[in-house]
Amino acid sequence: MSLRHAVLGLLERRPSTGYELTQTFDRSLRTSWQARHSQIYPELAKLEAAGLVEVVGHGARRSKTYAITPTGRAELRRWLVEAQPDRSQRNESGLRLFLTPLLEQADRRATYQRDLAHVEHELSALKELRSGMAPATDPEVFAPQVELGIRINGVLRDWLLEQIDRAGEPEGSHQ
Amino acid sequence: MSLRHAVLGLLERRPSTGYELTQTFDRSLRTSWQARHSQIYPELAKLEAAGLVEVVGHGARRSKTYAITPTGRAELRRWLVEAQPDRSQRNESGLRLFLTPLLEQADRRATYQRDLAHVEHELSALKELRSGMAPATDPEVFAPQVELGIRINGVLRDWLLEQIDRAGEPEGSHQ
DNA sequence: AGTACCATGTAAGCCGTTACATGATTCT
DNA sequence: AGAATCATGTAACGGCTTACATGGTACT
Repeated sequence: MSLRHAVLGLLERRPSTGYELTQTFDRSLRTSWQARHSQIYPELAKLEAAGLVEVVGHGARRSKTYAITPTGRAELRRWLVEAQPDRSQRNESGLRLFLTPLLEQADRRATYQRDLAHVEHELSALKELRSGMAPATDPEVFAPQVELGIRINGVLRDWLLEQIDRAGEPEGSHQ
Repeated sequence: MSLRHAVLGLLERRPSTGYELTQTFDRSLRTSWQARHSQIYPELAKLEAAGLVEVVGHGARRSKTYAITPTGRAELRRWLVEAQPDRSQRNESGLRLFLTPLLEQADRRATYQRDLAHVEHELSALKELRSGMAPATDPEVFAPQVELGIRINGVLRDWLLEQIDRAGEPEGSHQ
């Protein structure tokens, strides 16, 4: 049940409305955790009922601003520091990479090429982000996280280039 | 709906029983896609009804061996080559990493240390796997995949070491 | 005979996505 | 006045996990 803690974490950074949280999920958490507004609003209601967050203001258009409570802060800390992390993940890209060797040479190459194009795109977007970041930066984005993204995508790019290279050899020639 | 294609992919490698597939998911697909037997058996039944797999043998203990059909093979290829990949992923570790900067120094350090221990563990397991791999290896494991895992975990290790180093500085000193 | 493991299935409940629905504010 | 965007909610459906349930085979 990570959604709850993702919301608590974002509210620990700053009080927000459900609408703002929805945007933050999409902007900053896209790569590790997603949530639509249809999930966020009910979760905020549950968190409020449990006393982990509270409404601290009403704005235009019936908007409600939520803030984390001391209880919520304690629960967030407990989850981050004491709870057994769930290391499992679910990503279709990893599955595809695992199955791609089953394809015949031409398809395999094409598939790797497509993945490479995507990785290059991610990479340039992240580098763009890094270069445009003020010294004391947009609190939305943490510099080390961006750096990690760049490095992982770099490794992926190199690996894909090697696979494409190998797929250029005659079928079965890689002993 | 990747479960279906994961099963097709594993059956493309070799005909298997549901029980064997369950084990393969746990051994080889653990890092990108998981599935329990309670999901696999019904999925095999659906795939058979759709003509994408077929029962090719009955073994001991009422076990059924499934194989992929030509239709199933075509569908697998279509998914791998033509379908729009779903790049989204869901991993709690990424979320934790994103929220860890919110913790106070001591907790932050401890959390990174715990992650580092886990990464080191993964890394040595993968290196073990690599060194124990025959030249024409266990078809269960593909060498390039192992190599990719090693590289990604290497990047993670270095990054964590840097974060731990930074968390050693007095609070707030990293401009 | 008892234990461990092989092997397959079903049911309840939670989580997440897509779609439906409504109202408020701003801009042109 | 109409369109776009802000803002919040609910409902239906499907996927996945946990738990329940059963029987077969091998080993000691």
